[in-house]
Amino acid sequence: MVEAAVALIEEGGIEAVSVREAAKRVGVSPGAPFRHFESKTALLTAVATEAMARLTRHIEQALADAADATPLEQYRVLGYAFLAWAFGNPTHFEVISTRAVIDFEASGLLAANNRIRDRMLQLLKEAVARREIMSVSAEDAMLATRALAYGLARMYIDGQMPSWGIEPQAALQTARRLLDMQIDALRRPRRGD
Amino acid sequence: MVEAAVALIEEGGIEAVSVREAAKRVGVSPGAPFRHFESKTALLTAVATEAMARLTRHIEQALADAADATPLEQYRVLGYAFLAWAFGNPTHFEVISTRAVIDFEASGLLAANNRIRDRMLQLLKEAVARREIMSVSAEDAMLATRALAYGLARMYIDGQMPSWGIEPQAALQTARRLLDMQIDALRRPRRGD
DNA sequence: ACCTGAACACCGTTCAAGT
DNA sequence: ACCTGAACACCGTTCAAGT
Repeated sequence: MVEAAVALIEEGGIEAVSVREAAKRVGVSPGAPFRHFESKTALLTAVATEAMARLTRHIEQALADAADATPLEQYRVLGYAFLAWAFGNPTHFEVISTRAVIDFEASGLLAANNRIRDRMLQLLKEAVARREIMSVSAEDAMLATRALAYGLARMYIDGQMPSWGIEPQAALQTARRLLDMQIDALRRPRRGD
Repeated sequence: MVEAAVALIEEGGIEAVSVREAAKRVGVSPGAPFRHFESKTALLTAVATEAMARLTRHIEQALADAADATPLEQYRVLGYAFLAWAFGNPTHFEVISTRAVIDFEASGLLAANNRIRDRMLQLLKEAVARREIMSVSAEDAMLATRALAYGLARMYIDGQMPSWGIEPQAALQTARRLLDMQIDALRRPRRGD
């Protein structure tokens, strides 16, 4: 059922998912899925949980590969990993980020989100402690990075890049460059310093 | 019909809109709206066109009030105006930004979007010419601002702020602060300069 | 324990027929 | 010119009945 749902999203976006159609593809009657998923929302939440697990694994793998790098470089790696995963898996990213159709509080989605968030904060605090970056509010810097990366990823999956002058095939590269600009700015003295 | 659609979105988000329910509220039969709107998408596109007109007016008013400010300050004003409008009119913002349910290429939506984009580019180029900011790619700076502001606005309307540690009532203030950080970074020397 | 298949209350959309 | 109201092909969800 989860696979069938993913296939339907791939074909026509998230609102093209119908429990009935997914059931038909699995070869089962319209009512059968409701023995396994309480509702359509629960089905999409299961898809989201799977997607979030993949995103988390992708990020953790990238961080493990960069274990020797400085905190700020690891922060950058985390951002890159997020962007690469979102741009490379638009279907799964769409489900995670469209909270109107899933139950984000449930199924460890919030917990996984918080783990990423804590990791970002921790890396930023280490970077400050090592004087790798200027003394900034780690919360603000993290939120700025998250908002930038999330904004870019959503613009990409919503097909907004062209109307802002970016060819889709150049989008990931551009996104990385903008993230770099933001992260590099953390290292430069602020007005008045 | 447009008003009824807005009311339905206000009550239950964009996917709670049904042409039949809107027709019922207007006191008309289920098929009647289809004489005036080709499809549900066309109806929501009409809502989006109205919303985009309001956003454009809001931004142009803010810029007119700041006509004496420097280009960079006007750029900031434009960003503030976008954030204030998006946070203050979540229903209308949702329609503009959910491109899966509207026809963005039609009805001047793209044109209005391009006008805002051109205005941002122009202000940035003036700011560079006046040496108000470092010499950067105006395209990159614009896209970074757009992605940050859009990301923040979507996080807000999707209810994601709490899971990133921001109380909703502090969200606009935080968003403005992060936009300030980004814009101020344009004034500081880059690595290697 | 799991599925079927009918049923209910909804959809978007079309279209003859009415005024 | 505009609306009605029935119709069609869909939905999500429930539930008795079957295996």
